[in-house]
Amino acid sequence: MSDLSKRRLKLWIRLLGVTRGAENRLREYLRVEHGTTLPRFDVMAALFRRRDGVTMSELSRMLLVSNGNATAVVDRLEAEGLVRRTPSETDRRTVYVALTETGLASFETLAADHERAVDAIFSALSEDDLDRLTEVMKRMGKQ
Amino acid sequence: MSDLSKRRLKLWIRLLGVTRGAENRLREYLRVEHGTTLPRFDVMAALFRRRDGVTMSELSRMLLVSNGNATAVVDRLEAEGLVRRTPSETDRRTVYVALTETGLASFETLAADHERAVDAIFSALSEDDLDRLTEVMKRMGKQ
DNA sequence: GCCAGAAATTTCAAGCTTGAAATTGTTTCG
DNA sequence: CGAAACAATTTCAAGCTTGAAATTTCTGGC
Repeated sequence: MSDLSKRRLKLWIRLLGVTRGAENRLREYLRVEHGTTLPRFDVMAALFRRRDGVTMSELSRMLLVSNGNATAVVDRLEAEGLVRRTPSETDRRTVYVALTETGLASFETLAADHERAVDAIFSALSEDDLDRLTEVMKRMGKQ
Repeated sequence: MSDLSKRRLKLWIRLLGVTRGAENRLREYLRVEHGTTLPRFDVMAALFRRRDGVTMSELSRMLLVSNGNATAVVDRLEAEGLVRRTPSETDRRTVYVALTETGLASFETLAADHERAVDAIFSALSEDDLDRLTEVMKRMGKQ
């Protein structure tokens, strides 16, 4: 095994550690302060970015999760009245999902606090770090 | 919200995307080529690094998962004969977990292939990228 | 118009994960 | 010593997640 490949492996392990650590802190934060979970937050965030609604397939592609997973989380959010399903007029296979008014209001509170929590978790990162990391992450994403 | 905090948030979202993408590719790889899963692999990797065995608590701390989770995955690996539990002689609350001979052999094959897969996923990262990222990740880890 | 294939979603079983409670064992200190 | 605090692990219910199969609908070529 090449030295480069060993270094890539080591970086991956570190990356996973940092990501899990951050996820754990955010999960704790959402649970204690807002009585909600990370997957629910992620779905709501995606629907907030696409205010007009997205199909179930788009949603699972945006979040990089399986279709079945998206269905399950949306089911729960729908039962709580935070999200609404609307059948497409033109294609009867398709369903659009969007935040309800309640869901939107609820997310807006959540989002502001979430941003603060993320800011605290990544407070060690300077502008320069952000420049460099963003460039690398963009490069990684384009595969 | 400050501009810096918005940039940190954006980076976090990108980081999460890259990590999930890599996890999905690794999961697929382990499933198709080796009929196993990421959580099982993670546990075996931790036990490989600490060949003499670790306690359940150490294990869950290493992997950043809950105690209950570690118990569940170790239960399944134990049922498959890949891992062994040994009660501590000195403290009857404590249990040591270690790879069996079968588990060790099985992990060695897995690990080599896993390293190749990680190398392929992160092939876009040069030595310089690794230097910079590693430095930042170390800094992030120390919180 | 029909039909084979593709597409969107849901359903389902199995496994993963958490957080809290329960169990068992150790330590501390009055 | 004995009780209370603390520690290690497991158990449990609920939620999350996957991948495959089932269902329904659409589309393109005959």
